[in-house]
Amino acid sequence: MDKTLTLQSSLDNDRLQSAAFLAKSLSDANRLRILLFISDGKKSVSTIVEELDLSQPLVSHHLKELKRSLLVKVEREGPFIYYELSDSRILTVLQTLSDVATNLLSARKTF
Amino acid sequence: MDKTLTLQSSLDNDRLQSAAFLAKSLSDANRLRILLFISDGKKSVSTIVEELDLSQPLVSHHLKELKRSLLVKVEREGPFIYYELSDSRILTVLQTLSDVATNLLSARKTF
DNA sequence: TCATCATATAAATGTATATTTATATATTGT
DNA sequence: ACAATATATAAATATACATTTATATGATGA
Repeated sequence: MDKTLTLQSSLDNDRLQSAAFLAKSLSDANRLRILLFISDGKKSVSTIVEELDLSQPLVSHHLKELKRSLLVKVEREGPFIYYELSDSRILTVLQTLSDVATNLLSARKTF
Repeated sequence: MDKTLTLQSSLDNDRLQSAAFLAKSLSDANRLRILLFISDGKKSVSTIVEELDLSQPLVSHHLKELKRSLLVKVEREGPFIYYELSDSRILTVLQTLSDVATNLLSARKTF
């Protein structure tokens, strides 16, 4: 049984919907910057705001979106709220997407 | 050097933009159905329309989007136009996203 | 050239979303 | 209770996008 058959049996329509939903959450560069920044341990909102140089409401909005897709874990400690990447496999997804994009773009320039 | 450092050096802002752009192309379930369907060899537009039970203009629209993101290769043969997945690594991305989604959803229900 | 089939495009519509500005809520220390 | 800080929410705006319906373009065969 080859990979295609494996995929077709394991990627039914419900799972495709879920995958598409996660992909939508990964479709904004600022959210990817946030995910990458919180991938090596929990970070407070203010830390994210300062480090990524984004407005506080914008970071809050994107964190809400990431929380909606379950891609982040949230934890309160006193006045601070910490966000952390919930599944490290997302990092490999991002790396692969970046690699694929690089290849596709370089191939496009080859006439 | 751990994976995080590797990621931070290889995923600069340009690459994040590219990854986000590809992710956006993967953020629609109908597009994922199309990508999966054309992943085992080129398929004509009409075949996609019939097999996936989508309207012809809708399929055309999504194929245009997939072409814009370079995720498909296009080839004309007489009156037919064939589309094919341009990079099979996209399949592993979809499989991983589906797996992650399944895990995140099942973990959410565990109180 | 005409009719037919395959595919693309245009127009219209509804909905989603990224961002900014302004304000509200929640927690802590005094 | 009050002031200060951390974070979230609301409102407004602009833009993007999925889908449908209608029409156009392009290729083929008679």
